[in-house]
Amino acid sequence: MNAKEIEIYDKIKQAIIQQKLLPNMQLVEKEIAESFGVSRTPVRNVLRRLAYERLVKIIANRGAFVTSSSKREATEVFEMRRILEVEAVKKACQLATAEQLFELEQMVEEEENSHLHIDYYDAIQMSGDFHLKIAEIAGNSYFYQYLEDLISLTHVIISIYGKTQEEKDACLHHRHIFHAIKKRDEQLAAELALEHLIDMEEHLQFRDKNQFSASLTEIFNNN
Amino acid sequence: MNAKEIEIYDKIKQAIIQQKLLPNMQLVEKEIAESFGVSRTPVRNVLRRLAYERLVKIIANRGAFVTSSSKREATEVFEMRRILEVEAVKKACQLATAEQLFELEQMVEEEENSHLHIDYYDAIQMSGDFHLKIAEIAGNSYFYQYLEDLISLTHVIISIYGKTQEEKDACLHHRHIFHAIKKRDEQLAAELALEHLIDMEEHLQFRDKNQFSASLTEIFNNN
DNA sequence: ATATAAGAAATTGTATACAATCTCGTATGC
DNA sequence: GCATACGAGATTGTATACAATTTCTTATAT
Repeated sequence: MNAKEIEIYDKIKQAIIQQKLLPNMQLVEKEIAESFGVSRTPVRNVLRRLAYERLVKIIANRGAFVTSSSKREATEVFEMRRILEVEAVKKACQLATAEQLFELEQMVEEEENSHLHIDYYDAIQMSGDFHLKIAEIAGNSYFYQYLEDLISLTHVIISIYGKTQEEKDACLHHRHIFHAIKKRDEQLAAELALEHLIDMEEHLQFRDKNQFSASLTEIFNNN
Repeated sequence: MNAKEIEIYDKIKQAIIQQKLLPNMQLVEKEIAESFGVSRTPVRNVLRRLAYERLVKIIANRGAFVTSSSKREATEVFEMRRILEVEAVKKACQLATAEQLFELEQMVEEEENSHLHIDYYDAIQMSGDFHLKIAEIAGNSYFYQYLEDLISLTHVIISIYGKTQEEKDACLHHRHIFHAIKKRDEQLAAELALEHLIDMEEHLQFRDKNQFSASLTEIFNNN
């Protein structure tokens, strides 16, 4: 992807993560193209890429739609994150340089300091960046590539199934994980990372279909 | 991707895996388009997808080239395969249905029976399919998506850095792994899968750059 | 009034023309 | 002879025109 496409890609991705583009919403090529002042060609390229990352779903001859993860898909995302992040944090314990540890600590501190006076979306962005930094330190580019996509999807999942834990708790977890990495304690770091992810997933509120149908009839019979 | 693009995708991918398209070879859009009787548009889409899977490398304004994995990249691929396949085989132990076990055993038997009287590329195809079947049984679509790409890359890596173990050995490993899955022995299956992958990697012969340079001067000064 | 069919509008899919970029050979100056 | 500059050729990148498909509206028959 060239500079132009990367800009379009970033903007759409951010809009999805920040819920400016909601799940199931159609992304019409012509509209996007006009808003960026380009032809449909680069827009189509970007949408295809986003589809490969599962942030949008392309239906042949119908168009591209913002992804709407099912409970099952959300569960798959978290399972894969647990597998990858547990291994990534272990490798990070082995490989982190002094400079990388410094940068990681800075990210935790930034998260802690900007607790209250910051936008909600900036907060989840920073939280995701912490996880990605560990993937980067782990030194295998697949950790980064895969987790970048999985973390983006996590943001969408959170937007659908309710916010996860308090920001405070997440920061605290990150702080603990950082300490474990700094101490090169693989076992502890892995356990903390795993608990952190389990905690995130447990805070989701899946409304099952029956419940949803029930509330639908409620809506129509109510007034 | 629609039917037309999938056909082009499969053909190019297979050609790379079967070394009909060699590493660093340029894939000129116009040539491919003409050979398939289509315009450059669908070809470009396919090349982009292959680039995302790292089977080809796209250089801006230069074109698409068949990937030529470095030693480092090969190491990353095998590391990620170990991580994913160990987990996948554990989940397969938990989830495999009777039908899936039957299908898996059939694949092993087919491998064993077709030992001698079969094309080399069919053999590695079958070997890859065994690994992918376990990913499928593991029931998380990311196992399949990720391993499909990693296994394709493994084929390219093997073509660059020499064949791995004897087919016989690979079949035997697969047979043992199948037995462990059938017995629902997660620990054993995981160990066998790990050993199998380590064995594959150890059979690669990395020629380091110095050695390569040396042989270059050798070539030019030899006769 | 409802169901069905036809057609108009909107959207995606494909081919093609043109623009931008890179490569490589050739000429020119020193 | 060597380096540099220029230009032709080849290739990718982008916009646009047209084709195919789907969706929505509207007309018509029952």
